[in-house]
Amino acid sequence: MPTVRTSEEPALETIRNVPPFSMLTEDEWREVVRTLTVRTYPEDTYLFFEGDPPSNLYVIVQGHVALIRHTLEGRDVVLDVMQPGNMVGELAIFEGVPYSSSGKTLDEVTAVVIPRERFHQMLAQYPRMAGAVIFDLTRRVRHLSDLVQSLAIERVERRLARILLRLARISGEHRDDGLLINLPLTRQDLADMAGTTVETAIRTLSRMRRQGIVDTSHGHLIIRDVERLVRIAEEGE
Amino acid sequence: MPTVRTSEEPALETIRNVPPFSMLTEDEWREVVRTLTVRTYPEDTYLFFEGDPPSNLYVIVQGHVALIRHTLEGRDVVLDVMQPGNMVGELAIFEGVPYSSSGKTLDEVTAVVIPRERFHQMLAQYPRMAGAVIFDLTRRVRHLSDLVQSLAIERVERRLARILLRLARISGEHRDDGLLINLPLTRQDLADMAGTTVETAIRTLSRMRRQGIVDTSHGHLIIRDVERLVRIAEEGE
DNA sequence: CGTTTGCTTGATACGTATCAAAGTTGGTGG
DNA sequence: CCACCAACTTTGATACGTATCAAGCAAACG
Repeated sequence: MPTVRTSEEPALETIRNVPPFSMLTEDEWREVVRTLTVRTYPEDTYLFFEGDPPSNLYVIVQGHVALIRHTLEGRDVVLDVMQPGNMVGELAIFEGVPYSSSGKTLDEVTAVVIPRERFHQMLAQYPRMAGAVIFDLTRRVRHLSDLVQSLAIERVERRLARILLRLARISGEHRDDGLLINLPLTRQDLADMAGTTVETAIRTLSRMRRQGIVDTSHGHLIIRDVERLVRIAEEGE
Repeated sequence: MPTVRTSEEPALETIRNVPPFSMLTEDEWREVVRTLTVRTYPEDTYLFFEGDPPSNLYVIVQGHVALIRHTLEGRDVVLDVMQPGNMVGELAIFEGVPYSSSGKTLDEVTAVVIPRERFHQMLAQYPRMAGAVIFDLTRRVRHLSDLVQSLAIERVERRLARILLRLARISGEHRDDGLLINLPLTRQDLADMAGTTVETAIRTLSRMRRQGIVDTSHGHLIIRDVERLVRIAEEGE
């Protein structure tokens, strides 16, 4: 499994205002930035695999990373989708244990790569950065709590509706004919996010297409009737 | 909804070694302890309700608290079960938003009650305490991730097996005839943890009883065949 | 151009929710 | 001490949602 592919470095200035770096003073920032590495990864690349020893923490600058659990039976579950400003790999880095999920790029991703030791140094030196870590963790707890509730009591259609709306929030682009979800997701990806099978995801999506709620032509995924989708997500239709 | 019921204070010394207080030096501890409040709550009491404005953070000293999400349709989902050493209410306290879940005592609970403002002061004054917060949050993320995976791909029997084993780990007591789960849980509680209905939870438990895996007589819940239960939890039987 | 990969639809089986009803238990007050 | 009530538990019948298995189709790719 090929993973890393470094391209030329984007201006480091772009991360100046991204947590946890935004917590630093100008002087601290100048000191820290000298040792930072920024990398760009192509779409559909694994930053790390579930079970790998903890090596780096990643701060996403651009693009999106899916956190995925794999099962012995060959099914995948998407735990979360991370976007610019989010950290990836924190758990493993903090506890010094193997990654508990894989990190897969959904599109082209630019990220600050911080080796485990280096990150611990930084935290010790600039304790204010802990706030950014806590902030990111609370976001994850909140999202996972929502997901647990959704999986526990909602049917696939409602779960899918939630997911589409969230993806639109994360990476939506307004078009004249609706809200385009700007990520190259397969039906399998959506199924893994909704905790269902490809077939069911397809059937559910097809029904939505027939009802004019979404448009799936040309490999695009466009939400045409946001209100209707919200109604399904909130009230189960 | 009645909530708080103060009883006499247990010796504050008992929390000296509980995170986040264990991060403090002896001097800091002496300073902090003067302003701490310890309370004891009876079984089946709500420390706070989902939607309440964030008032306190609780550090559990004794007993267990279930974090519960309520739905409009009247169903509950148990997100996590907290035990001594865990913090409850962190999210709301940190972000200054309403509690995103209710905290219900499962048995008699003793907890340190820290008002929101006071906790922020403490964090500012003793930044090392942030480490304990991060530690607790990572534990929650890990647990919720496990739960998401379980709900997404496993059947009720397997989920219930996991839950029983976890409850035994949290509050198990070795008996000559097995492992007693030392919590007064109703079938509904178990159903809410497994993301299923009472009836299904009962049916699944009854099957386990008939197979000699558990013993449910006298209102007790005893695991008689741990190995078998582990096999169900890990391999789906 | 054949091969792979992803998408789609259909038929069927199975797990679980739902609805209904009866049994059990613990507590309360007469 | 018994009768009653409320809350919890249990079992059964049935309906429904989703997984599974199978097969065909389209588009991308070397």
